[in-house]
Parts: sequence; C-alpha cells; structure tokens
Amino acid sequence: MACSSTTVKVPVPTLERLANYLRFLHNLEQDRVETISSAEVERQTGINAAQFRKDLSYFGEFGKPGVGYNVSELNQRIARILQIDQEQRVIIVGAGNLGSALVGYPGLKEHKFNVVAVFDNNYAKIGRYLWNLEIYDISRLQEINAELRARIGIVAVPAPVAQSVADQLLAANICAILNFAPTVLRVPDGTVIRNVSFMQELAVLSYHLSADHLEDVGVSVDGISE
Amino acid sequence: MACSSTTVKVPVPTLERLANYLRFLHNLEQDRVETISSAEVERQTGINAAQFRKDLSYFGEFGKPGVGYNVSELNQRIARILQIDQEQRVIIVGAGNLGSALVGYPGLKEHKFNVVAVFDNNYAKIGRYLWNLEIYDISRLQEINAELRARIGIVAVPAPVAQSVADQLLAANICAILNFAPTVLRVPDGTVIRNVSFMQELAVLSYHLSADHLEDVGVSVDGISE
DNA sequence: TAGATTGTTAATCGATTAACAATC
DNA sequence: TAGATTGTTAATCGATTAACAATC
Repeated sequence: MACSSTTVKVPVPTLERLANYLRFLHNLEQDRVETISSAEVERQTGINAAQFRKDLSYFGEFGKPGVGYNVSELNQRIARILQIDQEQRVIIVGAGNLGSALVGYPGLKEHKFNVVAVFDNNYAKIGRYLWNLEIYDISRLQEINAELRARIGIVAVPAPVAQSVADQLLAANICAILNFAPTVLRVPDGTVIRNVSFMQELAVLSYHLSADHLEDVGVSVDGISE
Repeated sequence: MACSSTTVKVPVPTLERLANYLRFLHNLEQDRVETISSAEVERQTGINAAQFRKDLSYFGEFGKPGVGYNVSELNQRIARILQIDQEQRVIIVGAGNLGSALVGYPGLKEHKFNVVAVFDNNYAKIGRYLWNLEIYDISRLQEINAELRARIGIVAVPAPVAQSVADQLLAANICAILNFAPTVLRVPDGTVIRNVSFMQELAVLSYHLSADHLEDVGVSVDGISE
C-alpha cells in the first residue's frame, strides 16, 4: 500500500485547534508578548484553559508551572508538530475559479505550503498559465509527481470527476487530500481526507435562520421559557 | 437585539450530515431510486444506520417501518428543514480571488443561494462588475441591504479587516456569517458563524504526513500490533 | 517561602451506536 | 401472518472541563 496508516491517538478537534493556537501565538509575537498563561489564552480567545493545556499535553510539556508558556517557543513547537515548519509541496487539480483562487491565495506561501503544479483535463487550459504555474494535463499527474514528490493534493474539480481525480492522486503517491468537490470520496485506509463543503456550511447557517426552532431567550410573558 | 437566539437542541454534527444526506438523496433520485432503508444508506455512504435514523428523528417521522424512506419525499423535507427549499439571499464582502470564485460558483444557485450583492473597500474595484454583479462600496452595506434584505453574509476579506466587516454585516441586519478570513470573529449571542479555514485543513493533513505518529498497521513481526 | 500556573486525573457532558419494541 | 425496518431508549464511546497535586 502506498500510504501507511496512522495509530490515531490525538483527537482531530485537538489538531484543528492547534492550527488556531498558531494563529493566535503569531499575533502575540507581533505584539511582542513573550509569555502567556493558559488562563490568559482563555480570556483572549474563549478557548477553555484546561482544553488548551490538554491539547498540548498530547505532544509533551510546553510550559513552566507558575510562569506560563514562552510564546515564540510554543509557536515553533506547534509548527513543528503540524509539520508546517518545513515546506510542504501541494498539487492542485482543477484550474477553474476555485483552483485559481487557491493558487493565488497568499496565505499558502506564508505557511510554507508550496503549490508546485496545477492539473486540468480541459485542453483549452492545458499549457496555459495560472499565475506563474503551467497547467498540466491531468493524465501526466503520475509522471510529473514522480519528480515533484508533493504529498498533499487539492481536489478542485466538479463532483462527477472528483472520485476519478482522487484515484489518480493516490496512484501518484499522494496520501493526503483536501477535497472541495461536493461528494464523498472513497479512498483506502491510510489516506487522509479533509472535506470543505461551502454548501454544507451555508446549509447550517440557513437552518439557523429558520423561525421554527428560534425563541427569544429573554422574558417569557406568562409561560415557561426553556 | 437584531438577531434572536436559538434554543439549541439539534446537534451541529446532525445538521452537517443533513446536508450530506441531501446530496446523496439527490443522486438516488437521479438514479430513479424510489425507496431506501437506513441499512442501505449505511452500505452506500458508510454512515451508521442508527445515526441516520437518529438524525432524522430530531425533526419528526420520515419513514415507514418495514419499508424504508421515500427518496423524493425525504429529499424535500430535509431541504425544507435546512431552509434551502426557498431562495436565500446572500451578500459577499470581498471582491478578491476568493470572492470572485464564490460568486461564480454554480453550486450556489443550484441550491437556491442567491448572491445579491458584492462589496469591497477598494476604490479601484467599486463600480466594476464581478460576473454580473456590480461591486459596491462597503460603506453602503447597511443602506443597500435595507433594500435587499439578505440574511447571510460571506466574509472573504483579509484577516485584519474581517472583524470590522463582521461588525458592519451585523449592523446591516445579517445574522449568519460564513467566515473565510483566518481570524476568530467576536459576535454577539444569536449570531451564527461558520468558519472555513484552508490553512487549518491543510495543517491537519500535514500533521498526518508526519512519520512520528505513523505506524504500519499490517503484520507485526513478533509484537502486538494494536 | 507564598503565589501562580502547569500537566494530569477524575467528573461531566454530549454524541454515536447497539438493541429492541412498535408497526408497516 | 412473517419479515423487514422504523423510531427511540439504553449503553458506549470520546471529548470537554473541573479539580488538584506537582513545581517553578
């Protein structure tokens, strides 16, 4: 099998928060804050202090009792845990609007995610450039990634072709996929997938606009407001 | 207060799955499948059958014991629960690459999310068109939404201005925000926020590529492989 | 030392899943 | 009726949070 499996022990929500901590710590560093306690993290971000400490505890000891955490040290160690202290090469499949927006997204480079190639199956696009990257024929994915050795692939294609694209990514030795297509990708164990679904997000928002399940939490005239 | 509070009873993960069920049911409908059982849903999507039934149970009764669920009826009822059976007007703030990709995203219209206005603070962009929508001055947000009455706002601006944009959205009577900026928005109770963070997703993928916590799950030579 | 704050254990909370009586 | 499958209750699982001994 191309991708090894993980012995899951760190909860996924913890990993998600780690990325947030990094953002927060980065801001603190810019403000020249040298030390921070978990209580102060809670005050400033709303994240429970115990959770902050627990999240970190999966990876070792980071603070000094009675003192707190050294901001820049913590920053570096979390970046290291998430492997974003070193360049991560990324491939994007789909040179449409979304693919284009992603390639042009400045945040990627800032966090050492380096988009090294873009692929598409549209002959009108192949050979043209997206920003400074040539758009390659998707059929050359395996060949080209044998060189580039990217390990993360982004699927930014329409749903009907997403599964086929995922299969090709796996064949090209990609073990981690960020999927923007509105479809469930079937992949072998050991492949990590994260899905981003705009429609799902909007649907959740939309639900909360419904009047049915809304109630004023304030004064209830003569009934019991639960 | 502009936005009323919710009496939370439906778990958020349930709402998220509801959007997925919709996608799945849509596919079934296209394949002319009329009835489906929760066991078959599990077989085809991997979602636990009991969970499927439990998710639905928050909203009433949808199936017939011994028979299953009527695909198109279930489809309609879930769409109704999520309020995406009717037009939802959406405002986008930020006419950059991401805003542009979102306005041009065909899935939005398909699901009755109608982008009715785009705003930006860049004078070079104001007055120009993004697809078929004029880009308005962000300072006119309140005035213009008094007309348009959109209730969902999408924040597609850089992090440093995201909070200010969110505040302006709230002032313009928007109670639900989809935030693409890599920052935590502080909003009053009753406002619903969903965050989409590409960096967070990539960081979680990146973590899983690390060798430290990876192990082969295959044959273990003489130890116990758990 | 006294005060502060950590890392971790134990308690709580909530979500997932198994089991089953009700019912088509 | 017998078989199938629902909706729901109870059991399990896992994540969040409170509490506290250890320690700077």
